[in-house]
Amino acid sequence: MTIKEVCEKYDITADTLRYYERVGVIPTVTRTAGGIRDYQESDIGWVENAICFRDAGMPVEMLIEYVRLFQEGDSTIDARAALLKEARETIIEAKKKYDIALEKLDYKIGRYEIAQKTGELTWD
Amino acid sequence: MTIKEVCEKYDITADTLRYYERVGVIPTVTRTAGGIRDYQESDIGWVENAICFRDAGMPVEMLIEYVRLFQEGDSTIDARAALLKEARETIIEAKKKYDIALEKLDYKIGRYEIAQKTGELTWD
DNA sequence: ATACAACTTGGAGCTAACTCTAAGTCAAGG
DNA sequence: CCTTGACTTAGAGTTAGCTCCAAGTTGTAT
Repeated sequence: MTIKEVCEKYDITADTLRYYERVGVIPTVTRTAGGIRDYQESDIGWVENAICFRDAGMPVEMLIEYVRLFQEGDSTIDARAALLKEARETIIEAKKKYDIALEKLDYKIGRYEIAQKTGELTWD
Repeated sequence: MTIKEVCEKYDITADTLRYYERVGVIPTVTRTAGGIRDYQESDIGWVENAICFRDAGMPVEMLIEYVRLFQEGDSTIDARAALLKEARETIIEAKKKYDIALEKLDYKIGRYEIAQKTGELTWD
């Protein structure tokens, strides 16, 4: 799979894909004889995970650390498991904050809907 | 309430509070005769909302726009309601991404726990 | 064989959101 | 009154995460 196809599949720019590889968010991608990226299933898997975790707000630095540990081999299994658990806690905390904001928003939106119906605004 | 007290209450730096005010994330804060910030209930309310929505990933630019509309008066009620609804959608979408990442994490963590028990690693 | 688009690398540039610095002002304790 | 520490502003600097650019290479279609 070419870089272009991966871009289109995941709606991400080629620059970002190359950046992820360069800094180590994903391991080095397979190349053709000519040196052109030719994404294999496993490369795609890393890309998918990277995008998924970045979308959940995980810092690039954490993904780099995970890849680094992964490449170090089986001796880092505990460290990787710990990293993943930490990431889970972070995401759960972030989600709580999103829920609080949603509550606040729903309350405000409700107030605005009353204001729009009555033409009166009596707060905030 | 002094800037220091607000910092401590919300675990945020004074620099950030001043920055929020400067760029318009919150309206201008009440001052003492000497020109020192003296946060009133309403100022605190704005601070609380700003922190809450920033924590939910809303861009500073959007908060500035809301404050701008608010200060323009009742003629902007529809625009403000629309802004809040857009924010709600954005947050709901973001939360979905967080859930997908959580699922992936839980799956991976499960696999690591098996690996840690058996001492074997057969994937990834 | 020759265009010509799409790829490559290394490195510079950009944006959002702070964060820090300098030079000065205010206010509480002695 | 004087010191000392927290406050003020304007503006410069920093960090994360891309995003763009230049100069050169590869691969496909005539």
